[in-house]
Amino acid sequence: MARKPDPGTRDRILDAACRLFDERGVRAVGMQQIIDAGGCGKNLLYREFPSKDELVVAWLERCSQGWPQLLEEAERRAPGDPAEQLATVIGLAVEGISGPGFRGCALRNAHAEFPDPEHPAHRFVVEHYGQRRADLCALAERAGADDPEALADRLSLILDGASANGAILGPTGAAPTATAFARAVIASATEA
Amino acid sequence: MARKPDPGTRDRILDAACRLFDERGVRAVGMQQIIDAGGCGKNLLYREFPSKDELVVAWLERCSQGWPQLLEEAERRAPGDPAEQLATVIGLAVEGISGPGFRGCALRNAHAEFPDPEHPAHRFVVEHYGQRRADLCALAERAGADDPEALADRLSLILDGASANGAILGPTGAAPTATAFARAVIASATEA
DNA sequence: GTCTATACTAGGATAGAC
DNA sequence: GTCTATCCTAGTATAGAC
Repeated sequence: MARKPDPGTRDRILDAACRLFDERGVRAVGMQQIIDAGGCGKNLLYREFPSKDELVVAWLERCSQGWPQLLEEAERRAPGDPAEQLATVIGLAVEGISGPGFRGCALRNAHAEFPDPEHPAHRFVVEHYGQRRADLCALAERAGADDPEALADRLSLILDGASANGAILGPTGAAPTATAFARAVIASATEA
Repeated sequence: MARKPDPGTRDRILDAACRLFDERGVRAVGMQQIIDAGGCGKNLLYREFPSKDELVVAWLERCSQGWPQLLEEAERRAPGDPAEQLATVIGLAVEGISGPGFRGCALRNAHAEFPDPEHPAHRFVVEHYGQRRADLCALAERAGADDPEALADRLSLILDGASANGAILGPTGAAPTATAFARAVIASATEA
């Protein structure tokens, strides 16, 4: 009797790929390594992801989901308080940075690995950062900021700075100070 | 008659390598491409740089010289005014970001490409960022900041944030706002 | 039918020999 | 500057287990 196709195959492959891409970077990981780590055959991998580029984009899509999840968690922790939500978003993001093996924002890293603006991975990252900016802007506006775009930009700088600095200098660098910094900036931008 | 060894050989090779590494990233560039671009033979390249890793570190060393040059230029523009020097450093750095082909801090990009903490390129980047922090700290102290380390950390976040955000979103992102942001932070941290 | 495993192509990598 | 050795890459095709 014919076996049914395993619906979890795609996720299982993606799990293995994500872990390797996160740890070592994209170019340093070969398809064979993903096969070895994921416990699936080459045939199956190429059925689910016809090319490495598509696998990379699927990985980035998964990474990018952390951002809306962050927004939701902030909403849950400070319902009806957009200013506090902004501070919570930064705080939660900084928490994720404190780990010893933190390598920086995976999307930013992928962007660095694929400089070609036409590359699907590159385009995906640009689009995600544009979306993130719009989200911060909307939240800043609801928080009653005088200049929502200006506040969103400043928080973007803090966020991206914490990610980059934390990747290199770790918890002993500037990253842990980002939360208090963001709070001060938010307070200053939303005071009557 | 034997030709004299060209003393500019090393620089010429390094010029070609730097341009390629800057444009495409390290892993995307092969030694043969550097040979083709630099107009030198393979044996000459490997005489000057016995391995690709050493060539990469030489590239990073050259990149890292931009930082002390920035400090010197700021000193030249605002002699005897450390607070203004801090602002100038950020301003000059942001200027370099505004170009359309900006790919982000080369050191940060290299750090992302070589996650292994033992890799010479990785170690070099960590050391450079540590040095940068110390420099900012010293300047913040001379500027009379209440908490020089805190100011240095905040400026580090703005600097790294501008670099990362500018690489992805370019001049239409948050990077151009970094200079005014830094000025506000410096003013707030150094007022009597 | 579904999957793993292997062989294979065509090319590019670092590095070294000459 | 050329030529070679060794290895790894993405991707395709095939063989065979269940």
